[in-house]
Amino acid sequence: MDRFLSNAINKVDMKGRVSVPAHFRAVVSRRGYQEFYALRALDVPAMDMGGLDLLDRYEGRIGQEDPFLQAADDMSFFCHGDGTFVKPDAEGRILLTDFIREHTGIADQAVFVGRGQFFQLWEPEAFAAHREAVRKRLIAMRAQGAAGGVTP
Amino acid sequence: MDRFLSNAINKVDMKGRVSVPAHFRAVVSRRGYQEFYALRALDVPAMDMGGLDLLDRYEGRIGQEDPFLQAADDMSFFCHGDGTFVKPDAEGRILLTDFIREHTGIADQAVFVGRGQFFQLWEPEAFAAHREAVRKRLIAMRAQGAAGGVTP
DNA sequence: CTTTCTCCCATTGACGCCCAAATTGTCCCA
DNA sequence: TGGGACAATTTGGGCGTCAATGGGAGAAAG
Repeated sequence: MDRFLSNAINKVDMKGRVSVPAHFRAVVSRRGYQEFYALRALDVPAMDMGGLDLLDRYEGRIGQEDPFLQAADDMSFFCHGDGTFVKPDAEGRILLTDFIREHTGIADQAVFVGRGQFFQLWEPEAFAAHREAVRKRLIAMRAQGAAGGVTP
Repeated sequence: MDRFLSNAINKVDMKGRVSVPAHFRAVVSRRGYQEFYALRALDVPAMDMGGLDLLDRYEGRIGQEDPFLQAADDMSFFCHGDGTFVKPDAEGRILLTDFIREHTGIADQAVFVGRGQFFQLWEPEAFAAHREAVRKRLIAMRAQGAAGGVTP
């Protein structure tokens, strides 16, 4: 399949490496990339990760903005300044740098969360908390009948 | 028949596998899919399972939202992060991963419940309890004459 | 010269794939 | 209507392959 789906928790070894789930690697390589682009998510302690096409999409979006406005400048500062390339080793592991650890709080376990067009990297407890918060919001949304809710 | 109907209880073997009822498999393969999309149901301890069209419906729904708002993010987090692909083996069995067991509480028996466009996977006792709860609600609803009840 | 990073190999356990037994269901014929 | 044979389905288990993980040595950086 061609999208990032499901979540998996992997161990961080003594050298600070963690395996990217084989399924996720397959998606990226199927798109023709051998390395990842990682971005500090805007309002949650997670990294948004994907192939270089993810960066392409951000840049395309910035290109649509008026370069004289602050929005374009902010967006560029965000996706370039708070982003980084991550190259996995031969076994498909990535190195969790301080850049990643500081934002996510990851210590010895990391959760990979599929998001369709990209995936996220979370610290397990932060992930669990966020998941519950999301469920609460969606249940509330459904109770209101907002736009038919999310049930098909 | 082209929809998921009735329910069946099957055993989970020592390797954690369970047979998908042949009738359900036929529906999915008739739609041209070889694997299932499974999602942790929002407010009940069950997995919603169906073909890839189930995921397509969710993604279509997300596409209607403004991608910069929280609602779209929540929906994606839910249906991508709490969903997974499940590929049955040659005998039509699926592997019950921890991802599925944690949410459903399934141990050594699993109930498959047809839901028309999709089906659900339940732990037997949770299923029985939920069935009674649903019946009570429907009876109460009919007693009130709300929407004419469920009798055609 | 020390430290960090990359590349490489080894181990372990999980998963996919295959074949076989047992159980259930169906159809036919007496 | 009651077997009984046959077919389909469910269930059990063996085995090879691949992914996750651990650790070491050499190369590059400070």
